Amino acid sequence: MISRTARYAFQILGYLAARPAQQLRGEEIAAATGIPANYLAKILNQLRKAGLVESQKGWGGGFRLREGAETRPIRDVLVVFDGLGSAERTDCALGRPACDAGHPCAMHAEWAGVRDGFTRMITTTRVADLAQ
Amino acid sequence: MISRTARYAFQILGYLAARPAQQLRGEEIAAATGIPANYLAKILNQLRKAGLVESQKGWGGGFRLREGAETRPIRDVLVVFDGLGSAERTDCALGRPACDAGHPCAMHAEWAGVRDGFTRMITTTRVADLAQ
DNA sequence: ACCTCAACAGATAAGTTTATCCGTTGAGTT
DNA sequence: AACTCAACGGATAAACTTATCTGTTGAGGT
Repeated sequence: MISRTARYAFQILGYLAARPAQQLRGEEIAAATGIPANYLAKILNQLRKAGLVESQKGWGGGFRLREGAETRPIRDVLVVFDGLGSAERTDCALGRPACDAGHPCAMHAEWAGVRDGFTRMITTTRVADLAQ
Repeated sequence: MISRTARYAFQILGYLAARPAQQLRGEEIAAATGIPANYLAKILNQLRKAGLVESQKGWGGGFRLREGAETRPIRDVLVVFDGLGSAERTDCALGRPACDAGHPCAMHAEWAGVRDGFTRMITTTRVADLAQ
């Protein structure tokens, strides 16, 4: 539902959101969050390419939240790491290819409810909310 | 949330539940469900060890639902394939180790709601309900 | 007894996710 | 210009999930 990588990304963004307009080194974020430093570097790179984070190289460099990123729903983050299908869930809990309102599986309604709650969660929660 | 293997198991049990007191060959179930035959054999073996299915070898052999298995909640199936943690979810959506009512993360309440809906689904749905 | 059938069991492989390693680039300092 | 710092990028590895392959066991038919 939420990959470990995506959860890392949430934590990282939360750490940045809590320290706006500061240049934070990857090493520092790794130490603070407990995320493996080298892996965290990859994640931050993807966040940069996705336009959520800005970076600066060299002495005094580091990462910071990009302007306007605080208001982005965390759904945008999930899409980056877990793909579109993870955010726009329409799958069947049994894995049946054709499961819809017309031919529902045993869990169709309840599963749809669970998914809706999830969708609501990731669309209403914004990056700024992750600040700890 | 639900591994592919567990979904396979749901489908298999549904197929068996729809044909009670019949001896069904693995090959037949695989053909009907589209699940890879050799992988399906493994799954059925685990279901047997978990006491959900009975089997018979040789000519005329096959699988059938075990007595009383129809009333088992599908939570029991999920535990077999995805582990206890998958059924008794208490994890944090952000992956933070200490996230509780006292120190909730941004999504704590909503995520708890999603999890509760899921728990409810897998405890109220029984194997018999999977029959297609 | 012998043969066939289908479940059983272990080993191996493919694919995906997570994590590590190492050299390069570019920015700032001295 | 030389040096250091930290982000960048590609390659590699470890771990887990999913899938395949091969031979064995046991039950029934001939």
